[in-house]
Amino acid sequence: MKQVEDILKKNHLSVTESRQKIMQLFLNSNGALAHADIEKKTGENFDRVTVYRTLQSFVEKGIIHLIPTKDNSIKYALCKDDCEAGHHHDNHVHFICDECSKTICLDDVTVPQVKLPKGFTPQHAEMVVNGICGDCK
Amino acid sequence: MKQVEDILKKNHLSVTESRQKIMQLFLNSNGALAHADIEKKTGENFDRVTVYRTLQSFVEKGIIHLIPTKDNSIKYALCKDDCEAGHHHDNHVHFICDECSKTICLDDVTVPQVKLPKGFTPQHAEMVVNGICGDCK
DNA sequence: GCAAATTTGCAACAATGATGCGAAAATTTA
DNA sequence: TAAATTTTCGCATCATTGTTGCAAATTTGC
Repeated sequence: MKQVEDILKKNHLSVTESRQKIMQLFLNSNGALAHADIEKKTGENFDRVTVYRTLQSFVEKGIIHLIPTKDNSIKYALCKDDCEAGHHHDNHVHFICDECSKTICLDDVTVPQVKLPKGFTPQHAEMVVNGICGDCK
Repeated sequence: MKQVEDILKKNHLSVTESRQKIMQLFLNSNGALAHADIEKKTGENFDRVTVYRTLQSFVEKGIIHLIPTKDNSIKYALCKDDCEAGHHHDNHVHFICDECSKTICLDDVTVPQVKLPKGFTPQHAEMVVNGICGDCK
């Protein structure tokens, strides 16, 4: 796969086996991944610490972004637009299915602006919608 | 304080010292509390496990609610409306200050509806806004 | 292909959260 | 209000999650 290598190089990351494998996982999955998912899917290939550090560096480079959830489980997602354009604009809504608990980036749905009370200056807004996804209905 | 006892009784919880102290903490604080905050503020009074279980039972009874954050830190907040009405409607926006990192319930700002792509059925929406709060400006 | 820089894996550690169980406290009953 | 019953607490223990330091291995630039 040349695509994976290109993404890493474009982001000034050295091309290593773990980074390639993990990046490929993101490209294959249509939803978001938690650290645990990645550990499971990479099998016994990599050390737990390596996965942590790989995800960290991906976040730093803006290749993947975090999705906040109520249940204290960090999810990471690679968004098509971000990735190809090479710059970060993850102001889209995230959807978490109550049935299959998959987390999906709704790239086309932007987070609406809200009017805040006096004194508050907004910088960034996150929105997460729960419900039933198309596959589970 | 009679208020604390009333809240507990109204929610069918036996009135114990730990629950009273922790509930009082929520009433005194204007923002949300993390588990760590509560442990700190109650000093050495209670066991760590007790704090966990107390928070759990408060969540179950719908007295407090969780706030999702990106940094994997669960925050709990007691919202005035919910509490007094006795029923749960926490569909308000949360604000996290980048300066003082306080988490505040904007009870008067409701989460706006968004149009989702075909196939998605929304059930519940969460919105968290980051920025600078009034105190830090 | 080799030296320099980066990354990996291991060990160790810290923080967070869960569970079982006897002791203690709160609620119910009489 | 005192005894019986139910609930909760605290302790010990364990599992999971995430971090850091450092030597060995890998990747990169030349």
